[in-house]
Amino acid sequence: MPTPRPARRSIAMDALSQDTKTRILDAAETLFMEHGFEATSLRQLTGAAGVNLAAVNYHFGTKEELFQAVLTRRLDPMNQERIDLLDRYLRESRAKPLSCEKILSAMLIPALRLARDEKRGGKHFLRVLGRAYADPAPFIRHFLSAQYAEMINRFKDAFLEALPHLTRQELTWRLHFVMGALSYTLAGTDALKLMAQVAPGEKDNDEMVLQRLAPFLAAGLKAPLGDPRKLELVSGD
Amino acid sequence: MPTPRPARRSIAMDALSQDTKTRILDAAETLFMEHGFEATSLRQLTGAAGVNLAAVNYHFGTKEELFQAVLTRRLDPMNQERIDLLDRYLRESRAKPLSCEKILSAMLIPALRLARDEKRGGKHFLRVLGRAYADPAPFIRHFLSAQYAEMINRFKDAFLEALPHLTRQELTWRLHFVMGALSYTLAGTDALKLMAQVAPGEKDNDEMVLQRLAPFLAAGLKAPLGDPRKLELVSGD
DNA sequence: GCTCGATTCAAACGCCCGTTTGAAACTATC
DNA sequence: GATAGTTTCAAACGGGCGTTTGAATCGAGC
Repeated sequence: MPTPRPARRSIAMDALSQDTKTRILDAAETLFMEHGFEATSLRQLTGAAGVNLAAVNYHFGTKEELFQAVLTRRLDPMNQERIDLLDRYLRESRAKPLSCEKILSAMLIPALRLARDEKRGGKHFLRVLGRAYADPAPFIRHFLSAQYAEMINRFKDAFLEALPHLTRQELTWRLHFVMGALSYTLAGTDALKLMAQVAPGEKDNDEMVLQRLAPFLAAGLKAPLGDPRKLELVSGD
Repeated sequence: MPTPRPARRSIAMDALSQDTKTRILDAAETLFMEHGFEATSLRQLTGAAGVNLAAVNYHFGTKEELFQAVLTRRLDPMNQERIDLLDRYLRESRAKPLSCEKILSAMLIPALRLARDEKRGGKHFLRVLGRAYADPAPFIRHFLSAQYAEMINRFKDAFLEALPHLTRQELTWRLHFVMGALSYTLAGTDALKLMAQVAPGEKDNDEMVLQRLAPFLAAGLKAPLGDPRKLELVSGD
């Protein structure tokens, strides 16, 4: 029997159910990261969380809604943080257009903060997110596009001022590439080992990664438009 | 047909079983692309292929081995093509180091050729591949890292000559970002709609995508090393 | 002390999964 | 036409899945 909590009164039930919900969310975050959405069963999940099997359906409705709740819990604050940071930069710049690097910082810093904050799920969540990007399930795709719409549009406007040589369509593509490299990097469950071993024993790995990713992405965004003839398919031999 | 060793199976049998195997592989390629590995059932798959349910286990052993066969059928030739193309460029350059763009072409062109070749699975396969990159299942990760090891190492050597300002470790990271943007872009089942609509009615979409991706990646690879202080976490407010 | 809504729990529901089985069908060879 | 090896087939196996159910438990308010 779990210890009864005499502290709170009317909120006691709330606190208990909150506790159950939180334990489910935490276990789901970890297991979805380790095995993916489909391969994680509710029996496995509720077992790890130490709650009854039926608790997921009681508190969240379905497994899919649980997954959305896992994403929302972290994504909403992170994207709001991104928008707030961008707004602060814009206010501080006093009408002068921001540099590409500065705008990129507003995107990456909240992600990095989240990655380093173990109390908010840290890397666990970012890997779940990175995987979700590549998932073809319609409910995931619709959910993500809705979640990201506002944030992406705000950043697109800012980048358009910083990169006047790009059309809106060209920028859309490049932001797509940025999100690709970012999500793939964050998702990287051992993906690094695909090509090489990282130097062992490095502290603060995520910060190091983003410090490498940022100049790469900034240079890509600032690149001149491509010459259609640079990439020939017909191999002239 | 005078076969050297007629003690083995007949040609007619081979043709039949080859046909069944091919139909399974084709259906698997499409369904794994549409729904992912876990979410595709063998009943669905064999139904679409018009073969008996047991045929997958008879010809491939398990569902996992079928998935590896789906990947191998396209990946082996494509990676070989990449290596061959890089070798040809190296031969033609006569000891002078190749440009970054040229090396990148050797990576992208075979992928583009595959994407445009409907008879080799085209986009279907590339989306399966893009998803596989983000899959945490150990058997997929081990398989992919083995498949890619040789190709990646060959290209790393070439890039190291083209980008002398990068250490081997730094280059490893940047190639990681390159693979990320590439696989994410190729995987993109409607991922584009995450941020914006593409101009409708464009012909030869994949070629257009790679012509946009190539300059982005080349610029990223050539970028100067990042300044650790460019990305501050402590938001001085 | 009783009620009542919220939460937990064990058990079951119906369904679909990947795989196995053993017999039938087919075909080249003798 | 019997033989042997390969491939197909219908059927079933055991098990795990997400979800539902209805009773038990709990705490707060009257």
